[in-house]
Order: sequence, then structure tokens, then C-alpha cells
Amino acid sequence: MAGLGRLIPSARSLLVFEAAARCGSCGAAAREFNVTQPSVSRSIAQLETHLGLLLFTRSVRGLVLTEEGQALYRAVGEGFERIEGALAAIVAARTRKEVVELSFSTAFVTHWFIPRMQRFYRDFPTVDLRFQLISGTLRGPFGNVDLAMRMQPGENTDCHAWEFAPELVVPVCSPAYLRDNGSLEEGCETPHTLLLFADPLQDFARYWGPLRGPRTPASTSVAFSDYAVVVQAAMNGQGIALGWVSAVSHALGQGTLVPASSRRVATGRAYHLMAPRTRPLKDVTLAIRDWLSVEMQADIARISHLLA
Amino acid sequence: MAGLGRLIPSARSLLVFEAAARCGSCGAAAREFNVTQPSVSRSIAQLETHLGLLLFTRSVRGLVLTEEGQALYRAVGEGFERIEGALAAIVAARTRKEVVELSFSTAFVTHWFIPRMQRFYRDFPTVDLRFQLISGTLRGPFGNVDLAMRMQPGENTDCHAWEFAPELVVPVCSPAYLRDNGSLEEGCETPHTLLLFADPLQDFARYWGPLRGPRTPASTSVAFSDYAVVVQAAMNGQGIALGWVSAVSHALGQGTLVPASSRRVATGRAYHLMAPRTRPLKDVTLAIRDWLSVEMQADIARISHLLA
DNA sequence: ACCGGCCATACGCTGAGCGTATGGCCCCAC
DNA sequence: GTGGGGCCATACGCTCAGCGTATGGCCGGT
Repeated sequence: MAGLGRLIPSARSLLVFEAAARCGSCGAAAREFNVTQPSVSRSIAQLETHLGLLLFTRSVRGLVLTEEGQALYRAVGEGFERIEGALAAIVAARTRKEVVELSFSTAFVTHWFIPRMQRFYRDFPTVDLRFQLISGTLRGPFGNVDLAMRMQPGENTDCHAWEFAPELVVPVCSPAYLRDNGSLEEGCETPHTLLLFADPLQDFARYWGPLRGPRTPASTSVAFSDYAVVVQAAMNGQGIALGWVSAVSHALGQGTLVPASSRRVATGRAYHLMAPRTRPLKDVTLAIRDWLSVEMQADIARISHLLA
Repeated sequence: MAGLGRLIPSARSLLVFEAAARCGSCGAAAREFNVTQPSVSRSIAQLETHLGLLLFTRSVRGLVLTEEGQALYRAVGEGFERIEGALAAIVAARTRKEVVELSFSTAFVTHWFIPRMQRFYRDFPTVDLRFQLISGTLRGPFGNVDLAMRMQPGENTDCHAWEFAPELVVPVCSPAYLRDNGSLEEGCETPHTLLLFADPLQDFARYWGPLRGPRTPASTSVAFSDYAVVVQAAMNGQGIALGWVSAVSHALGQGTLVPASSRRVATGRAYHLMAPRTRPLKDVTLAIRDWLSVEMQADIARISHLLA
């Protein structure tokens, strides 16, 4: 209806009019809109001036609809009822499905998210998370999820992307292992045990290479098929693992892991939280994105002395 | 529908959504609202974020409604159609009756308004004026008119009031009379003729008294039953009349009347334009009020040297 | 007579909504 | 294959529509 916008002074004036007519007073309508009584008074006066007629008569008891006001109120009431019904149906469908699907790595979920999941659900009581878990390196399409963590640039293109954490790698081990075996670049009587993630598609040499020192002794290694298990083994004192900060920041902050070397690898790339454009970008998705970012920033700030 | 305002991010978003759905593009909807394309794009995105779903899919060809979008568009279209029908009926009724009823004095209409009526109708081509004419002193209820001139404070209470002109009285006569007979306080061989308005309710002595000088000679007087006629007689050189500036400002400006005395009576009161609250205060009523005020201020400015 | 509650209006403040600039993408004509 | 046109999306900065506060006027109840 192209004409409707031209017939009223502002889009909101009909909402205000309907509320004032239903409530019978400016004050009551104002409370409903969380504004003050003069605001409603002006809005109604503006609508009446625009239309060139009185919609209400005023008395100390409040507002009484005129004949024209009653005619308009019936039409507006019916029109709004039709629209509200459709909107309510849409919102109800959304509310039933307050499922939010996330695509994260096992390590991130196990060692970063689950420790704070209680606080998450306290902050988001109506959300029901579903995780698509990636065993190790975050890659692959994430299609039908609300939010995913991936590296940028990557193969997923038709999506929103927000930077989340830098790709920063530090060798980590348990405090006991460090005490007993020394750091990665120090000599020790027995070779270090390197805890590896078995990923034929990942060139881990580009990470280990810069981390070895000139006197780094020969080492043994153990490979696991899931990076979350790699991190767990490091926590258990079984060796030294590559620690992607985005996954181990919580453990570093808690002290269950410590740096096993003074060296770091900063790739210059960054993990991003991403949302496909084929899904609606919901308010709750944005709120979760923000929550995750705030938490990650807090973690990184807490362990910044370890990463310098 | 209290809930509708809470279901949408802003009142205008549904208007914008409907236009975009109907037009099939942000650009076309933007042109309809006299805004730019980014404004519509943001408004739609905000509505989608608020509702937590996509209403349109985007392509280079414009916007295509999703299933939810189509459901909402049907409901909004029907709702708006219902409202617009009622509004259009109200506006049509108002447009047919573009009659504006005015309650003014005969003198004001005859000697002030009619000289500028051509310019008035050029400025208000769709207005059809109806005058309630008051023979002399502006008083009495004016009930069912759009705009009235009255003195404040007065007996009409339930109305809007805007100050229009001060009550300033100057004796006036034609230039020829002044040349032949001298001013009111000067002596002359024959007594002055005072032109009076016969109003038993009006105490004219309070006006004539301050205007007579200590050497004002005895005079004869002629009384008329209509003040417009009194002013006309003064213009015709038949004597000296009390000149209420609000009625004679045009004639003083044109030179068809001149002051017959250097004395003035300023009562401190003021004429007001008034609109009853029992009638709708229309935009056009306000526009006429403003037009009249601008014209009166211009007249008073033009003759200010005569009134000092 | 006073108080409470209604609506109306003037004044000053501010953030929602805007335009501009720009980027990305797709389609079509040459 | 390339360039231009037209679509939508987003960042940045600006401004005035809409707001709150203060206040006034009025009416009804105590």
C-alpha cells in the first residue's frame, strides 16, 4: 500500500493511536511504549493535525474516541490484528527452534567452551546448542549451522565473518612435565615426547620448525587422531604438544598447561566466527558471537604475559 | 494490539518491508519513500535480524520473498489495505469539505480582509471561506467555526488562542477632512463631526476621553449601527472615527485614512485568533492563522511611523 | 480549599535514521 | 574476455524527529 505512508505523519503514529484508543488515556499508552505522557499527547495531536480531524475528545478522565476515531480504531485494530497474527506465528516458529547450531573443533569445545558452558547457559537460558564437531584442523563447509569457527581466508565464501582470535601457536606441556624434563629448547637427559595430531593434510613442520632450537635434542613422538586428545595428553604430562592459543587459552590461564618453550609461531592469520548467508542471521546468533569474543579476549588478556 | 509494537524493531519497518516486497527491490522502495537505497537495505536487514529469519533472498535482480516473507507480506498487505481504506475515507471526507468558517467583524472583513482576498485565494486555492460577521465589537460565542477573532481574556474558553494584534485605537479621518478641518485637538471654526458606532454595551468614553485634548472643541456626532459603515464614512470625509488598528491598518497603509490626532489609546489587551477545541484543528486552519498573522504584522510595520 | 490525575505545550537534548562513499557481485552487450 | 550497468551491503559521519523535563491548566473527589 504505497499510499499508507503518505496518509499518516509517521509510521509510529498509528501504533500510538491504537494504544491510546485501547487504553483510554495518554498516560496508560505512554507506559505501554515506555515513553512519557507528553510524547503520546504530541503524537496523537500530530496525527489529528495531519488528518484534519479530531480522533479523541479530551476530558479529565482521559481520551474518548470521536466517531471518526472509532472508525479508524476499528480499521487499525483489525489491520494490526492481521499483521500481529502473522508475526506471532513467525516468532513462535523461531522461538520453538531456539536451537543454535555451532561448528567448532573438538579441542575448542572440550578445552575452551565446556569449562564455561555453565556460564554460557546462565547467560543464554533459552538457547539449545548443537555442535558440529571438527576433529582437528578447522576446515570444511559448515552449511547448515548458525555460527562456525574457521580460518580466513578459506573455502567458505557466502557468509558473514567476524575476527575471533589470532592463529598463535605455543608448545605446551603440564607443569610437572616442564619441571621434570625442561623446556623444548633446553637439553634434557631423555628426549622429549612430542604429542602430534595425525592430519595428513596439515603440514605441522611449519609449526614445529620455528619452535625447535639449535640444541633441541632428538625426540620421540606419539600421534593421536583427535587434537582434543592431544591437548588432554599434554595436560596429563605425557609430552609436549603444539598449543593453538584459541583452543588452549583457558588451560593456560588455569595453569593446567604451561608454555614448553619461549618461542611462538604467529602465522598472521586469524580464526573467524562465521555465519552462512543462507541462514537467517538471528539476534541470538549475534549475541552468542559477541559472548564468545568477549570471553576469548578476556582469556588472551589473562595469559598475555605467557605469550609475550 | 499491544504486542505489535514489540514484535517489530520500528514502526516504519513494516511499511518499508511492504514497499520492498511490492516493488521487488531496495532501490524502487527507496524511491517511493524518498530515501536512498542503503536506507531501505538497512531497514529490511534490521527487521530480519529482529525477527530472526530471512524475509527476502537477494540477487542481482533484486529481492525475492522467502516463504515466511510471503506469509508476512500477505498479512501486512491485507492489514495495511484495511487501514488505508479507513484513512482514505476520512481524508476524502475532509477534502470535500475544505470549507473554513471564520468569525470576524464586518469592519475587519470589509476594510482589512477583502482588499487582500485575491492574494488569499491565490495562496489557498482549495479553501472556501465562510464568514460569521460581527457588526461591531467582537464578542459572543463562535462555536462552530474554525477560526475566530476575539479579545482575550473573554467568554470563550474551550479553545486554542493565538495573539494576533494589540488593541490600539487612533482617531482617523480622510486626508481631505484633516486638511479642511484640522486635527482633533486643534481648534477649528466649526465643531468636528464624530462618527460613532451605536453599541449600548460598549463604553466608548474610555476611548474618546483620553483622545480629547484640553482645547478640543465641542463636536457633533453621527451614530451608525455597523462599525464597517463608521470606517467607510470616515473614508468618505464625513468626520472622525475611532480607528481600531486591527481593522484600519490597511486603510492607514494605503493613505485612505490618516490619523486625526497625535494621541493613541493602547489598552494593553490584544485580539486573538481562536479555534474551538470542539472542532478539529486542521493544518489548513493553522496555515490561515499564520497567513493572517504575517499580513497583520506587515501592515503594522508599514504604519508604525503613524502610530509612534 | 486542596490534592491527585488528566492533557497540552515550551525548551533543550540526543541517538535513530539518514546520505555519501565505497565495495562486492552478477548479468549483459560489445 | 572485458567493461559497464545495476543490484545489495556496510562503514562513517551528520542532523533533526522524537524524546524527557518542567510547567501550566482543568476537573473531580475528599
